[in-house]
Amino acid sequence: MDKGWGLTLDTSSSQSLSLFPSKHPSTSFSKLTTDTMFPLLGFPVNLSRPSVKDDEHNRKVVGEVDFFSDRITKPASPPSHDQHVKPNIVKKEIVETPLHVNTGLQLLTANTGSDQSTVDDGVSSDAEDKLAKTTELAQMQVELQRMNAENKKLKEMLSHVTGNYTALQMHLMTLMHQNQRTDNTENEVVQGKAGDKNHAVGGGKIPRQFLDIGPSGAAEVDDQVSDSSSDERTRSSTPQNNNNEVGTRDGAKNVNGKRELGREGSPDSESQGWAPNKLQKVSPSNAIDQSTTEATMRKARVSVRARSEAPMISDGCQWRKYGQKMAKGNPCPRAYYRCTMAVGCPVRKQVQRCAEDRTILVTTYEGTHNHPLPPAAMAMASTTAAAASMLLSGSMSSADGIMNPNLLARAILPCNSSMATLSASAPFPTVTLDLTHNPNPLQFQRPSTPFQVPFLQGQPQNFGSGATPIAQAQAQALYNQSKFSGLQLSQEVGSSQLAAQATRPPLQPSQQPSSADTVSAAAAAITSDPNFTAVLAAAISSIIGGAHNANNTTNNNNSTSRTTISSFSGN
DNA sequence: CGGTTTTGACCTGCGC
DNA sequence: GCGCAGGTCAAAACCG
Repeated sequence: MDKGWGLTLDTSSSQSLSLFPSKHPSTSFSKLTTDTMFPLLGFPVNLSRPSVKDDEHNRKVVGEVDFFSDRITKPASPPSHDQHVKPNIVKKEIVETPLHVNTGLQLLTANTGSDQSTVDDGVSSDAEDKLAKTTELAQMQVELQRMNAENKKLKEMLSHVTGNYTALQMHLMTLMHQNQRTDNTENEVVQGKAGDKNHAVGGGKIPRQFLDIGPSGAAEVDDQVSDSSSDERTRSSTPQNNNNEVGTRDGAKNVNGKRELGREGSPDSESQGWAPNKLQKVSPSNAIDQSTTEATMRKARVSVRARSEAPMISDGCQWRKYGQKMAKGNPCPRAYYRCTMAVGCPVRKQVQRCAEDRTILVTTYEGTHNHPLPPAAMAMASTTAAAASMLLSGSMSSADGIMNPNLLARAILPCNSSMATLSASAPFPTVTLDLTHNPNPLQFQRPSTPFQVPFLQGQPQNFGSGATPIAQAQAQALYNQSKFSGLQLSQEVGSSQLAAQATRPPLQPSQQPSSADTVSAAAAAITSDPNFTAVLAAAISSIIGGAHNANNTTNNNNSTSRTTISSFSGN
């Protein structure tokens, strides 16, 4: 179960809908857009048609055909050509061969779909029939034009949002570099272990790191990281490279024997997410910021307590067990897992049963995925990333490093503040999401399953570094509430609240809005647009096979979200 | 045969 | 410095 990619759209169609293509989706929109926007809708969607190469043409195809192909192809295409007419050229046929339809095609066309009777009963004259057909054609053309305009508008919206996101990301990068310089100078002033610790916990870069490596965040940046680590992935199979690197990089590393050689020999082990922490320690020449940032990011943990009889909760990701240890004070061993959905994914998790209650499974997540996630996995990843991000951003911004646990808890799980707790005494900053309590019945309407998580489907991965923890938490809580309501409370709170979210005032006048906030607000605005959701639902329906009614927009949304969650809940 | 799990050994950090 | 606990590695075993 946990190894599947979990296509969770609730459809009986055998047609494969590529929600998350594993390899290089030739998406018509930018990867950034699809990865960042559609998860915010609650269901990641890929609207690409891989067979179409031309990007510009692809946009038209996706926008114009997939949405409305049902209306167009049936009356316009001759039955004898239906099997040969690709949807890509439907528009062209309609525009170019209007007469083609009028030249007696109705004689051959079975009366499919059109409400207007076209069967020649011998009474109606040809002129009337032609007139009716012409009228129908004109209506269709008008409708087509309207759809084209709408699609164009949608494309503009998408490109605009993408542009905004990219611009904000660039701005964020600039600010990051500026801050890194500042932190470097601070590190030079504040030396020693304590200083490093404070920096690691309270450094200003931590949440931004989460933004960069978030599954739906800066994909390009992360792709670079992944690509840079691709060479390293073959480290075990290319020992000569290791030796060379060891010899050239740092000969002193050899003093610790073969294990050191194995670990340190990789040329860019830092880029491999699960590089051991000690690596950063033994690489003093590297940028301190990067190492401390990565180490701290890894140290931020989100612990999920859930009742489960299974040895491991199903969170949609692929995990490989790499170790097991008997932890002190717990007769149950602790298992260590590493995400194997992508080479170099830094995410690890520890699974251990609670000593007091063996039915409670404690899963501790660490790190952020650096690869696209299936819908089911995205739910958990978003939740954990958001929790960790909140934790880090809070600890960063607070002067004494101590947050208000209730505030954070409310931010992470606004439905039930007692479900999320902070562990300030833990060696790593840890958020514990306790899902063993009886949840709010309004929040959990699904039948009880061994494992239930109110996941924050595709929520922003962080809330930036500028806002105060309180403001962030409040914003997060508001956002979460809207998302929760939208996803699990049917439609009691819908687009209006999302729109309110999108138009909410700045957190603080002096603060610069973070990119994540902006993107989430923009996404909320888009998703609150009924036209957008309608068209999107129509597109999905069209891709699936046109079985669903395009008017059933909200139902589609909800069912998708729910099936995503339920697939995740299913153990 | 390739991927995964098991398991003993090793490394590191921390407290004393 | 020593011991302990947590974390990781990697060879061997296991599995499909």
